[in-house]
Amino acid sequence: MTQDKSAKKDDFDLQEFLPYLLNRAAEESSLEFQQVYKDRYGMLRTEWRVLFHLGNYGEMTAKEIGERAKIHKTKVSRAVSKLEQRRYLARNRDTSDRRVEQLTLTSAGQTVYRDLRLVAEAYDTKLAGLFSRDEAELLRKMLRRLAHMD
Amino acid sequence: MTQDKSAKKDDFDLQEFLPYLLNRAAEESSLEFQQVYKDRYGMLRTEWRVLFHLGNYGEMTAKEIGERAKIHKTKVSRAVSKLEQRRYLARNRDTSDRRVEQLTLTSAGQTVYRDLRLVAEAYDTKLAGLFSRDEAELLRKMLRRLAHMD
DNA sequence: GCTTGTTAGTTACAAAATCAACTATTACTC
DNA sequence: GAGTAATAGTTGATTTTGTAACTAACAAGC
Repeated sequence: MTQDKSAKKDDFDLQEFLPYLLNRAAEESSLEFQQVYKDRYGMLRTEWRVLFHLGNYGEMTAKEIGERAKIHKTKVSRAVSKLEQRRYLARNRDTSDRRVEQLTLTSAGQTVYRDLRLVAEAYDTKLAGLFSRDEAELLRKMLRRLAHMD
Repeated sequence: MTQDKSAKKDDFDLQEFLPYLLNRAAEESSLEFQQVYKDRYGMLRTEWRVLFHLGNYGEMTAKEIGERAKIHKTKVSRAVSKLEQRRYLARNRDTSDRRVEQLTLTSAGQTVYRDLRLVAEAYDTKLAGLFSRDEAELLRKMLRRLAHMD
């Protein structure tokens, strides 16, 4: 039985399958940034996402973060707790609806956010540098389309 | 304090950050296919990846699968065990090196693979249909570059 | 041929993600 | 306004992942 691991038996090739390619690219491109927020601040993926949402868009409720970032409420809840423990964010009970908490970054949280944002910017520039300006722009547009973010 | 959740305070926007966009697109585009292999066969992500590697490229060792798919050996080991339990794959000790096992799909495994491959093909066509032919091709090329698969 | 190092794969324990059930509060309906 | 439904957020039990240590087999040096 002849084995040929580069070609395939039929017209399907796993390496061309978009969900597979997207996942591989996402994993690979997350590694370097993950290293920074993990090593430097002991944060998890959901935690930096919450931090960035507050840093980038301002005061927001846990629910809003979950909807915008497509993160399940239990994950948001736990990330918020941890960020609060570390004094990176503060909760404020909404006076008109006491179920709701408005979340904001403390100044410590803002400092962390600004630091990580610099890293993110530099890393994004590096990744985009793999392509021409037009290609990079098109890539973002296509990814937004795939993610239903447009 | 004025809040404006669409614009940002500075020139960084989370929604344009490539690792974030890639992850969001990857997650979103995996959902529909995941539903199928999960509901129809009770498989996990690593399991279909292993199944597809064997189905697509033929006999292979656990180590090879791990290298090609960038999956850690413990995850591969567990996926192989589960696929073996379900009689989707068979292990064959290599006679020249008894540490190694050659893995192949059983005919039941091939049936499952063929079924899922049809679903994958149709789904890939649907996703690629969001773009022009040239754009879709460029997208795959860029993703391969980002994933270091070229 | 015996020590030392390396490799393929597994297992055990800790960390994290998922899912369901829960509390507290508000909204709706009659 | 009492009773039911809905919502924001939390907690607990289960599943899955990640990390490290392990076994078994082979390789290399002497």
